[in-house]
Amino acid sequence: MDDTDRTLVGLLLQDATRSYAALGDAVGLSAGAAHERVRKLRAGGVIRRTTVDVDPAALGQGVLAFVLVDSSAWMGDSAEAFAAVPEIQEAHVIAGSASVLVKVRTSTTERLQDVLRRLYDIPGVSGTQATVVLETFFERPPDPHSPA
Amino acid sequence: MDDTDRTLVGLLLQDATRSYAALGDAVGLSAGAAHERVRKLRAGGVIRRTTVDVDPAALGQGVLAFVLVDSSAWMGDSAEAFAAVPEIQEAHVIAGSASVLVKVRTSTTERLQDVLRRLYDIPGVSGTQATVVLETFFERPPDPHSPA
DNA sequence: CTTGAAAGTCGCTCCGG
DNA sequence: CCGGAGCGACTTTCAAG
Repeated sequence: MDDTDRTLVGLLLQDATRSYAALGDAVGLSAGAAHERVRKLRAGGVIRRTTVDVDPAALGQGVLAFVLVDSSAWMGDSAEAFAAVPEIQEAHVIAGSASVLVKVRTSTTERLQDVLRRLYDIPGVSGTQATVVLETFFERPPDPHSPA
Repeated sequence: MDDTDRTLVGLLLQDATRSYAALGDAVGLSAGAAHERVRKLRAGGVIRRTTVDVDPAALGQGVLAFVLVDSSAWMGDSAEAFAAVPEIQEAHVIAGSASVLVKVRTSTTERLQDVLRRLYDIPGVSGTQATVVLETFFERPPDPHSPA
């Protein structure tokens, strides 16, 4: 994982339809060498898959909310229970007063309420605290060049 | 946007390298018809771009945190200020006691602390409250078939 | 919407250096 | 790592039903 690899990842994040010839040009390598590097990035799990960036609003999911889930029991094995709710896009176990933080997308706030209700069906869930997003400034992929 | 379109989007979310012939087979259409539908989904902004799914940990960004940002002023025009911090992956204006919620990825908690310090450099920011993620259950794209 | 065909591009793999 | 050569597959567009 040198800086050339990071640049390749950055280019693919912007547009994964680039040809290997174009990738090579951008980093000063031949198409074959660029191809080999990308192949290794995929094999090594850095690049998981080629996918598509979808506008949630265009799919009718214009409401975004983050929900803090309180629990009265250990939630470390509840991943599938959260995954079973299709409106939940992310679920994280967190440090702090709450136990789990989930990111939810729905069409309306009524639907959001419905998701909250379903959260209570998950064993151990004792409470929820929803925060509705008014405006999303941006959502972007990780920066491969981030100093971090 | 009928159900066939949603299925096409779902297939492309899983693997955007699928050929139009394979897409057509999956939904019972010819390759040409599938191609035309996907073209329209792109033109209509439903599909924004073809990209790549990257493992943040493989990029050295193993620490994930959500930060509630309190403010003493209107933050509606501060999108660029947040975007200028590369470790910030998402920034949302929220309803509730805090003003902005940001999602941050760094290599270490020390780096996270550094990001928090930079947040205070943004005009209007009066406080932060960071929640560190202990384990991510899952992160996935929106479900195009979600009843929403 | 279908089938079929054409032309161009690219993926992918091989080689020799 | 480079350059080039080669084959197969895919994209993209078109016509005609």
